[in-house]
Amino acid sequence: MRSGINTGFSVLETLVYFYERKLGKEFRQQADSKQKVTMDTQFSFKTTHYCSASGARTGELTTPHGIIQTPVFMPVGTCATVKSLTPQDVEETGAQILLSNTYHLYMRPGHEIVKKAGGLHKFMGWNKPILTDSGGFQVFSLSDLRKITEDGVAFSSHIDGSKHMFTPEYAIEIENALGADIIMAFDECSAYGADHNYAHSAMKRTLSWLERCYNYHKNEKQMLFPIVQGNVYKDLRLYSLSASKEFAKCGIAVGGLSVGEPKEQMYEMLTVMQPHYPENMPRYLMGVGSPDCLVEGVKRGIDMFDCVIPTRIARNGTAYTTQGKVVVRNGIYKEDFTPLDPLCDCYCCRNFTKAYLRHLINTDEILGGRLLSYHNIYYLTHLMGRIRAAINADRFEEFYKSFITSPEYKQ
RNA sequence: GGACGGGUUCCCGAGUGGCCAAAGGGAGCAGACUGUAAAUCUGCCAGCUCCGCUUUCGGUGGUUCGAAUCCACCCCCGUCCA
Repeated sequence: MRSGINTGFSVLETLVYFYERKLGKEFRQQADSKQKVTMDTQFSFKTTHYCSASGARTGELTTPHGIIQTPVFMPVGTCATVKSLTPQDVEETGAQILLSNTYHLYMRPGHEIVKKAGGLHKFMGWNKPILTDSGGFQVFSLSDLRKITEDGVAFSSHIDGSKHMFTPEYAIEIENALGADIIMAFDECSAYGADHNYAHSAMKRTLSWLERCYNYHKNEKQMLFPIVQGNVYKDLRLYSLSASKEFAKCGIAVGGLSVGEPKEQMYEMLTVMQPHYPENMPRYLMGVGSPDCLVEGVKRGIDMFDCVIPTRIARNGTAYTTQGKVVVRNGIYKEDFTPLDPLCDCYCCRNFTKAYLRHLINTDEILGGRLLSYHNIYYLTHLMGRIRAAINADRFEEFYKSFITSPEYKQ
């Protein structure tokens, strides 16, 4: 089924070599000449099991705030909170690590305040690992409010319109102040639809910013992940990956996907990159979190995912379940006194009915979005648990085949 | 009993001769949401044989080429006065 793509590999690999020699060389040389950040003993990654038939694998990522079993799904707490949930709730759902955001916390309350509070973990009362995004995604999502230059990005605050300059150095400074276990390099996430020419320049800019992030980052208690860009162009992806690897000491991320392109195109990019990731570190696919994409990502060698989707669709009245998507807002659940998901044993499913959840959502009661958020995160973290179990038991291929034909896949 | 004010499509509420199947809310029904400017946004919301037609603006009758809008009577509702 992937024969077309596989046939293309040799051609693409040729392209990679070409790029590495003609274009990527400078990055490799620069990287090699820098003093390598020694990975603190608090960090390590080891793969525990490989699927023999695909890229799927399980592993353990050790951080200063605990060990993470991979593949892992990370709930998003942009403003130092997973919207509507307490850290205790989030922990109960099985989440092992949270994502938070540099741009938002810089804007409010300000990274200095978080630093004074003793760092993000203390500030928000979450003792497990945290990853901060760099603000690179806001280059994409707030595209009407920013201006990109080679030096960095000038944002007009989405809150009050005030001007703020984000350079790679400043992004790292903020991330250092926040103190997450994993920090992301400042990148430019180019929009789906960008032409090859623009995608190429955005990708090159991201690499140049990566080097600046790498050089500026001095805190050995935080892992810096480079972000591979290149939009939906195979040659750019391979070039970006190849060049980014040189700066990847603890992990590497794939960004700029799931930004509007067809899923097949995203899968194609992942398939193309799959043979070229560093083996000894986690690969993080940014912004991906629908059940189908998680499974497809794991199959293509991804170890970490994050996404706002479980919490956002929850607040908008939708749940992921083992039976498929349930839009509890819909009228058919008016008198449905059964749980959201009969196979789920989360607090929400053990105690409440669809009719009640529908009532909460339809009356705009905050508990509705809260219970659905709790359930959706629980569902995804447990989906990852099922995936890990399947890999460890050498059953991932069977799991995959069964999953893609189940109602869970397309929801 | 008298004086005003009012009865509009599920609800509230605009509309005071043609541009009105009738603004705008709400409710209802559905869809979207992937490193969160999102408890947000979008669509539908009289009926049909749906580029057109039919039935709607308390009721009945009338004026007019044409009425939710004007007139007459009637029925309700509100406020105030007796």
